[in-house]
Amino acid sequence: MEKYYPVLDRCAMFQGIGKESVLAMLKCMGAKVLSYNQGETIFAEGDLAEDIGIVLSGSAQIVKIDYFGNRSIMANVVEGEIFGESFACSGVDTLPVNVIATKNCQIMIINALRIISTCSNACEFHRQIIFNLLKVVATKNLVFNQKIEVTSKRSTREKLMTYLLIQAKNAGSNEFTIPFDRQELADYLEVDRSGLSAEISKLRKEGVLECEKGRFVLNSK
Amino acid sequence: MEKYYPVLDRCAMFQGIGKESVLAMLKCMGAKVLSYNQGETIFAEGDLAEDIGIVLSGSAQIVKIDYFGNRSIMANVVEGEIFGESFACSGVDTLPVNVIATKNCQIMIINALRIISTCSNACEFHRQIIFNLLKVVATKNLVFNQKIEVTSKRSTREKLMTYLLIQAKNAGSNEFTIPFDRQELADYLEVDRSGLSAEISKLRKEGVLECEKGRFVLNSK
DNA sequence: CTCCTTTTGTTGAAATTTCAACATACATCA
DNA sequence: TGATGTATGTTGAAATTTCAACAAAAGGAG
Repeated sequence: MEKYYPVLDRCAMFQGIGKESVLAMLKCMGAKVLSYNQGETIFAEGDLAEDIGIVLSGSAQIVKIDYFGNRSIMANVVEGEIFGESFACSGVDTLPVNVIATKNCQIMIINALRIISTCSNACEFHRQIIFNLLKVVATKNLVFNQKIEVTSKRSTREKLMTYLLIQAKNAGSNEFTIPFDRQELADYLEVDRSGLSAEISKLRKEGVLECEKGRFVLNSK
Repeated sequence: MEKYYPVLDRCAMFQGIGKESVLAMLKCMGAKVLSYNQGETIFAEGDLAEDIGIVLSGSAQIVKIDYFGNRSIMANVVEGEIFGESFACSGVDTLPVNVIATKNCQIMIINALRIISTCSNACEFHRQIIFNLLKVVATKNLVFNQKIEVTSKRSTREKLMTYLLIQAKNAGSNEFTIPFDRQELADYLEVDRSGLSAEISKLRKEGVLECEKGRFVLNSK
């Protein structure tokens, strides 16, 4: 497990805990590491919501597919980030979403009960982990809040601009890269892909932005 | 504080803690109770995100108002439910939303730090409270997930039906009451009010549902 | 009961989105 | 390099939503 530590060190769940303790706790919690190829399903809707996942490398998306096959992308998770924790901690029995690898990736899987219940070995940092977990879950809430802020806008143009402005703010620059291709961006914004492409073209002609693939530049005008 | 205990006893944050302990902890955490009239702002966007609120009576809505004044209703909270906890626990400094009283209400306000940090009095149930808080925050996540599921639908009709089906499921009956008037329902579904009214009329004529004010009946057909 | 205000329903026009279909660019692999 | 498949951009038509304006119904205050 030691080779994964550099990532775990940046993971919100292990903040404030030293290397030795983290490694000891992983053992204590029965953490395991699995590999997935791009496109593979890591967690499927309907699976028991008992595990949390930590992205050690690669990336994944939290995706909901409705009755008619329409895809809605809830969030994107990258190296060092966690998924599944909200479902596991809420006490719901099965997952209402899918988690799909968007690149080849390594995922650390930990049973949530092993985190939540104090282990008999009385790991001294157990308390810290739970605090961290609370913060992680609360922060995930903000991510959803932000998605709702974006998708609550009524037009494709407004949704797109709201999303891009948030990305620029996060990047601290008006030049940034998004983790989505056009279809994925459309599925995150909950709009039609062709309409989105058309809107991007229009904004480009108006000089509001420049882009190629996932790289965007917002012109302050 | 004792008179509020019947509500607190049903509040997710105090599960598994006895009456005496709850009352002791309230004191320990410096809980206070404030009253608000319908329409008053309980928390405003931009306020420091340091308090959590518990609805003792009445109800409130978590609301986001955008730059153009468009209202988006994030959630409705009723007696025994908690709000503000996600923001306080995530470490964000200011609130990105407003909380507005939708009925005259009494709200218990507790500083989140007093919950999160172990008190010097070493309340024995402090640990339990933090677990409960984790579950509350995780559950709030599900609420947002559900809102996204509803609003990700592309048509007013689908949004409405998705919402109503969830309500029916929650109520365990195809007859139920929703906490929104038409304008509020539109602001929750993120659609135009008049379009929503029109859609409801249509569904009524088609025999899919019956309703008067907030009371709906879904006909299974 | 009447007046006044708020909520809900209705409607048609304008704006927007979705949908389908296709063109083009890009990438991969043999 | 050519061939194939995927991603992106473009377009026009159909469907839907928003918007504005008004009518009808419901609720409250005096």
